[in-house]
Amino acid sequence: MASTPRNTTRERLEAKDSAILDAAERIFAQAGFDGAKIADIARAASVAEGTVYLYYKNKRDLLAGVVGRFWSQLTLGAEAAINKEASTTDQLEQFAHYHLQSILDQFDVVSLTYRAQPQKDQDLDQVREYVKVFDRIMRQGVDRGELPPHTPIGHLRDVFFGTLEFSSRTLKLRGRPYDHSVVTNLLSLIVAPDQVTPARLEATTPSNQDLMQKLESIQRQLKQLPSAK
Amino acid sequence: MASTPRNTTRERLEAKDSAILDAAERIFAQAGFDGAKIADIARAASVAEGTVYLYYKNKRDLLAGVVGRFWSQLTLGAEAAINKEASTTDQLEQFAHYHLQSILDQFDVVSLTYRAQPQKDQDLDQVREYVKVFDRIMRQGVDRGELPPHTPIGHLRDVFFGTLEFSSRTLKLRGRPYDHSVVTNLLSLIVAPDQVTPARLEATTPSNQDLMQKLESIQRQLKQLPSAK
DNA sequence: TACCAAAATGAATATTATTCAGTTAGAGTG
DNA sequence: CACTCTAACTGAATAATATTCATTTTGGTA
Repeated sequence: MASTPRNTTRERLEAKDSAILDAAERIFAQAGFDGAKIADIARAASVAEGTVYLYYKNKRDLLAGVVGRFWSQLTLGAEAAINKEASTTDQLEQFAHYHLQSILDQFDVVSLTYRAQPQKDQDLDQVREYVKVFDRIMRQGVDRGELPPHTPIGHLRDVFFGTLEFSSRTLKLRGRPYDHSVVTNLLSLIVAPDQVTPARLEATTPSNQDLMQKLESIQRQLKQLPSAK
Repeated sequence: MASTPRNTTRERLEAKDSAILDAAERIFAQAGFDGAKIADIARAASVAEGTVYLYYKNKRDLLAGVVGRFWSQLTLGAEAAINKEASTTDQLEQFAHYHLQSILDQFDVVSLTYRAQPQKDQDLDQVREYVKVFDRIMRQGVDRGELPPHTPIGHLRDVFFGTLEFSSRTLKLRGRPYDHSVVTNLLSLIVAPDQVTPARLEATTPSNQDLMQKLESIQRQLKQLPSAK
């Protein structure tokens, strides 16, 4: 049985694949898709140019490899960052925090994800897998009764990821670091507002202070009732 | 005074510039940035390859021209699509409707906007101009008292555009056409929910408004008590 | 009409992605 | 251990295109 040597070979190949992806990720992130030269990537990975083409059909395919690995790793990180025992609101906050932090950290790689038409349908598989993390939290929230039964998960998914991605662009554009208020604000929209830091709805609806004053006024009236035996 | 001929010349140049942008937009949208060949664009615009470079420094710059013009036109269309007399909620709905419809219609051009690092700061000027349409509606809403004074416009801006862009991607990915429920849902998050088609919050806890109404009804009953002399 | 500068041309050049004929390494076999 | 054979690798050659530039054309002006 020649399993050990065969394993070693496979491991060697996987290490080389990994080295190519590492180099490609670095160079793509730095120079963008067009600016990145296969020659540079090959040199950075310590292989010949031709070798890159043994692992990836072409430059596009190499990019897909980089992006796919990125989202896979993000999924793993997310699973680890979320406490499955916590309330839905807390899980969402953990996920939102993790997501925003990650896409700020690796902004350039994220930017490569949506470049031009994804050629193959399968190019987005890892992104789909990542998105399921959100769906799972939301479905669990509904099951537990912490979210209304008719919560439009599909719509809220676009709200969640769309908002966080645009917020990250805004922050980058202004050279600002991670800002937790983005997360707080988003959550106040997605879950019932009173489960999150109270904030923007105060001026619209009567506040608890209003209610308390009203109750105290009723209480005063009740005390004045002569017949209140 | 040689203003007429000079004008004619300028017009001729502008027409050629326009023809190049038209051709470039068509080919970029069809083939993506990498797939588009300058030779094809030149042929489609009925000019020589070299001529393209008299108008745009390079391929990137040409893309920036296409994208910039797209957003400028979108801004004009938005101004026209919004009734400035209408309520804030209605204006937001008009704008959201217009925006989603437009980015679905011209999905490929929109996709070109965010490809790789915008080289120059000024590359995003037209996008910034477009975004101001949203800011204006919101500020007006606050001034009119139709939105709470502390409305976090900056945050909601990312919610608005981020959600609509991700929704458009989702719809495209699934081959679905324009879907107004996306707009309705988004609005219910941004403005006080009861100003929009009531929907997802109904099943949750009674709002403070509900409570206040209930209390006032109790107070009225108390006043009617026979012994309430 | 003749002149000149601006505009346009497209063949030549430069830059890279991609291919492929030849080389190397290492696992299996006696 | 030597031999064989295949899979992995190499990098020079090729192909595809963006970009340049020496030359030509155009149209306004005198």
